[in-house]
Parts: sequence; structure tokens; C-alpha cells
Amino acid sequence: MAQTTERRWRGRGADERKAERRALLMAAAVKVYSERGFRHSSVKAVCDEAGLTERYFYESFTNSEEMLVAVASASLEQMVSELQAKCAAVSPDKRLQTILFHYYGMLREQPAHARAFLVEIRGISPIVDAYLETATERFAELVVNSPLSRLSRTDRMVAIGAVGAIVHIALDWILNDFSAPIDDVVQAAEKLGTIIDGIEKAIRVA
Amino acid sequence: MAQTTERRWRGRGADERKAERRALLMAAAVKVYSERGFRHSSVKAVCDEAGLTERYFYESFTNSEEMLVAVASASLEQMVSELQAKCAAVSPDKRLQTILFHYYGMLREQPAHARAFLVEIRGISPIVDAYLETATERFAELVVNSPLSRLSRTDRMVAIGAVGAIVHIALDWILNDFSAPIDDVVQAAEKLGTIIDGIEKAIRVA
DNA sequence: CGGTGGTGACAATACAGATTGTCACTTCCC
DNA sequence: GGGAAGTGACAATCTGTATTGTCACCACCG
Repeated sequence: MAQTTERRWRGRGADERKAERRALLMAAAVKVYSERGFRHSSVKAVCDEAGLTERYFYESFTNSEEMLVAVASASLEQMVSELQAKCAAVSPDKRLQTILFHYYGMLREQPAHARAFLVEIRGISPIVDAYLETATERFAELVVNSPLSRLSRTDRMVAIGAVGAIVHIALDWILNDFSAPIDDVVQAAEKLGTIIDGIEKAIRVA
Repeated sequence: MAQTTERRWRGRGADERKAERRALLMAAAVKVYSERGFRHSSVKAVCDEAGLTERYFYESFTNSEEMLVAVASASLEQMVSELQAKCAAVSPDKRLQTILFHYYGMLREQPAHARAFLVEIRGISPIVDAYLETATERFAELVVNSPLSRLSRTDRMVAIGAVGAIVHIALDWILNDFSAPIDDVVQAAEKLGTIIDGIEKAIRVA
């Protein structure tokens, strides 16, 4: 059996170094994707940005697409958990406003993530598209504060539609270089969110 | 000066033949795009589908991307004008419902177009993205029945958001192979459209 | 110190697609 | 009929990228 040698190197163990490189690559990927779009992002470009060579790319990922999904998932998870944390501290009727405010705020603070995962990600491959579907549902559940499975078919579609509205408003905002004040953006999305509030309250009562 | 010879060939003039080939290519493109996505659609695949050789591709388009925009624009124009025609015959308060019903109906009748231009088109290139922005605005103006320039910044974003909702509901519907009945889909979109109705009526009064 | 694991630069290979070019064959016009 | 425009099949070239492999050098451990 080949036991992992775990020899130390510049102060760190093997696993630790590997994880660092993976993280470097993922951060580099976000940047590169946001600049040229996934479609025009070569493995080499990501590696150069990370200051690593291709070898280390294939150490952590089997191919380019896998990295895309990894990076997008990580970004989504971080976002969702952050939003959940914000919501926990807030009364239920401020929920939607809170989500919107922090969601748009996060996009503005991390424009590279915003461009990478809102603008550049659709239609890459069936796998990525499937992932996106999941992400949308995840976000929708966050917004209505309930598993989608508990909703009627129509309400489910309404929730999906609301996410679409929120995201498109974000896209528009991004494409206009975040020029509108965030409060206006939140307000616009909130108007559409009224409908969601209805659903969410109905669930809370039931 | 090289005068166009306009020699007849199989009954048709040169311009006519060229236009036919262009049309053949565009139809083939829709089909191929919808099947594999633009990113995985080679020029050759489109030509094969059209029953023409690459030479004729470069006769009508300078590159693959130009064809994508051409095809998408044509599809959008056809859709918008069709929807406008439907609306003309209908009382203002049925406007939104009419648009939604026919929009979703058209998608279901032409699933290839739907997949090609809703699922497969984002993040191809700056040019295509710019086109998409225009398309969204065009659709938004149709929905609120007014130039966006007449709207307040917030209302403009609401309108964009509404389009996003409508489109995302469509995406979801498509990804689930149109399994929900169209009336449910329309109903879901209409709920979100309530807000738009407000905007649209305000404009009508003013 | 000496050897091995770890690393970086870079070459080698493989493949796919875009774009251009060649050539034999058809249809037309005079 | 004969030459030229028009056509279709396909070769040739070019470019970019993924993926694997080589090799010299460095940092650690005993």
C-alpha cells in the first residue's frame, strides 16, 4: 500500500498544500471567467492567473468543466449560507427585503463572481445546466422560505419566476456597471416580490 | 467594374439563390443549436444540416457568431411582431394575458427556437450579450406597452425583472419538457405580471 | 551530505474546428 | 457545341487548446 508520505514542505503538509493550490485555482478561475467568459477561458489562462502550472490543474480537477461546477457551487453555497445567516436575525416580514439587499450587495462587492456566474454560465453543457437548475431552486427555496415540494405547481413556477426576476434585475444592473443605487434595485425587485410574500405568508400560516 | 452577372441557374437568379441558401443555413442553425447548443455547433454541422458546403456559409456570414446573432434577431423579430398583432385585436386589460398565452404557446410550438434562444445563448461573447440586452428591452417594451425611456428608473427595472420572470418560467417549463399545462404557466406568470399591469395602466392614464 | 519527494518550466502529442483552396462536374448562355 | 459561371466534395492549412510527459533544480529528512 502506498501510504501518503505527508512530508512537510515550506511548513505545510501535503494535503494542506494541495488544498491551497486548489483554492488558488478556484479563485483564479473566478477572475478569468469573469474577464473572458468561461467559453474563452483556457486551462492555461487559469493556471497562469493562479501562478501554477497545468500539472496542478489536473491534480485537482479532471477537466475544465468540473472546475466550473466546483467554483459555481462553492460560490452558491457561500452566498446561500450567508443570506440564511442574515435572515435568521430578522423578523419574517423583513425577510425578502433582507435577502434582496444582501444579495445585491454581495454581487456589487464581488463583481467578478457576479459576472462569472450570472452572465457567463448558461449553455455550457448538460451538467452545468442541471447544476443551474438546482441553484435556481435552491435560491427559490430561500426566498419563499420553504421546500419547493410543498408548493402547488403554480406557486412553484411563481417562485421560479421570482428568482428569474431578481436575477435579471441583477444582470441588468451588472451590465450597466452597477450604476443604479442599490436601494432602487432592491425596491424594484421587492415590488415583484410582493407576490412571493403572499406565498410565503400562506405557508407560514399553514 | 465587376458587374454582377446575374446568370440564371435552375430557374433562379443569383441573388435569389443566395438568399435561399442563407435561409437554409439559418433554419439549419436553429435546429443544430437547439440540439447541441451553440457552443458545440460547428460550422460544418450547420452546413451538413442545411445540405450545403462551408463555402456557402462564408458567402452569407463572416463567422459563426454573426450567424447566431442573425438567427436570434430574426427569431425575435418574428416573435415580437406576431405578439404585437395578437395584442392589437384585444382589449388593453387582456393585453398581458394575451402576450403570455401566445408567447408560451409559440415556445411550445417551436421548441427548437425555445431551446436555441433561451437556453443556449448567454455568455457567448460581448456582442451576443449586448444583443440579448436589446432583446430583453424590446420584450419589456412590448409587455408594458411603452418605450422604456418613458419609465422611471425603478419601473424600468421592474419591467426588466418581469421579463426575467417570464423567461425563467419558460426555461423551467422547457427543462421539464413542457409538462405543465400552458394555462398554469400563464397563470403563474400573470401573478407576477400584476405589478406590470400597474405600470402599464399608469402609463395609459398619463 | 545524499537521496527522494516536490516543484516549475516547458516540450511533445493529440485533436478539433475555422477558413481557404483545389478540382472535376453541371448547367447555362451564345 | 463550347466556354464560363455555378456547384459539391473534399483536401490543405492554420490555429488553439487539452492533456501528458520530460528534465533540471530545490527543500526536506535522516
